[in-house]
Amino acid sequence: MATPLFQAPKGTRDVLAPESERQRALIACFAERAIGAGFGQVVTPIFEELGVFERIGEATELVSKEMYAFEDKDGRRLALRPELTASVVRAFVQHRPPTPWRAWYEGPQFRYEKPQAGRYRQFTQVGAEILGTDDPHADVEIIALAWRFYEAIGLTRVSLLMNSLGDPTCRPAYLEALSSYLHERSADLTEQSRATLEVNPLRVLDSKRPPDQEIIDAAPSMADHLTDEVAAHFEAVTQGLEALAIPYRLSPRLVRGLDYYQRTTFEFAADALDSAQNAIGGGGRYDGLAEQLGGPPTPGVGFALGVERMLLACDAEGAFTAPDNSPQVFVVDVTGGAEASALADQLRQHGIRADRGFDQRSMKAQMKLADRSGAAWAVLIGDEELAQGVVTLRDLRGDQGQTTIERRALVERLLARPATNGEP
RNA sequence: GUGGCCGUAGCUCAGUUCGGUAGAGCCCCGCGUUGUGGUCGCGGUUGUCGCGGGUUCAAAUCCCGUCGGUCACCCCA
Repeated sequence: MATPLFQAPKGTRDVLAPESERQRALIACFAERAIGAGFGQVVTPIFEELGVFERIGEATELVSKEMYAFEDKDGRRLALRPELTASVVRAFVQHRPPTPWRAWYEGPQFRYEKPQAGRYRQFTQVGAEILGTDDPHADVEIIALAWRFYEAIGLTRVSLLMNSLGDPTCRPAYLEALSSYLHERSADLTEQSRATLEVNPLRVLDSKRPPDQEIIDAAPSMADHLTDEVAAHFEAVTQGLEALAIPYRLSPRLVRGLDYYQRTTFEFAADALDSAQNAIGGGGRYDGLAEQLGGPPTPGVGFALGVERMLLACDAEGAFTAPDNSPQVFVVDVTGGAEASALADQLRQHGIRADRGFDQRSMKAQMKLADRSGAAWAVLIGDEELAQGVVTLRDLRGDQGQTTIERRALVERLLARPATNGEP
């Protein structure tokens, strides 16, 4: 294919119907469930002051290397949001809604990454956050909302991985133990892991490079270093999941890339995707974030789910197909086109999805369009019908053939006989 | 960011090994019925062979660069 003059920038893509309808339906399904669980939508700007994201961790790659940062004409330092939790917490700090505050969101995010299947520079997430409580039941509610959503869209091959990362009272000691252990074995680590070790020892546990595995397997575990309080919290969360019969796997090496996470962290892996991009969602507790963004100390927990990746997983499982938005009626007008305008408008005003042909094409050509549109009915109008004030109503999918009816009875007739799109 | 693979009509792809100047199926358009789709038959349109440069009498085919996609690492949704 010859390269067009312009194309969507690298790592971005156009989504056309029906896939776009499918994406919209997925988000609508999430919205319905979030609202049903007491969450209200929060809509934040697509760009923020750069500092909002810098606070989420200099050691975080998405902050240090992947941000679309820029200056506006007044020299303000801004960035396209690389994730949404920081924006939501910033909004919380700015507006101080009563707690516990439950918010859900959806929208695009931007990271300057090397694109791959399921990895885009602009991608869409849906998510939810609860701020103002560190009750383990909040963690459970958050996880359950995500889990039940996967169920609702028909994804069955999803694994929930759980871990606790400790908190500021116990993590430093663990980090020290881990760091000294890794330093002892650093000669056997890959070069990349040695570099990571200096920036964030925790992240070394994430390495998938084979030479590192043996060392990582024998590394000290966070689970053994949790304070009683943090361990009890985690225990309460897992018990809560069990009470709801939500299956999970403990994953002591689950680290996650955002530095603000502490205590509960979790990730959802789509087992139907065999690529490395199988994480279709993740989240955790970020009790220190509100304070870092200049607000009062406020615990928080939330998750974000990748819309594009969920849809890839749905493809792999044959789940959540695009909704059928075909017109119910296609108007075929061989008198010039004005009657099609009038009839389609009338049908649409009554909530009937209607399409029509253009360019005064032959009846044969318009019938072909009618068929391809997926419409259940064709409404035909020619010179004879026009003269007599009638239309011909033709059943395109069933065996009702065609009849001539009074033009003024058309709407009533169609409303009385719902379309049977796609049905034989 | 590092490394591998791929890039031919709107779509899926053949042709690239051993250079000779572009093909199939689908889609689309028309006709078979000057008022009727889906099946069938007949006919037809469509390509700077991703882009740029080089080698050659000659390049889709070989070489270099570049852009885009993809896979692994990385990162993560």
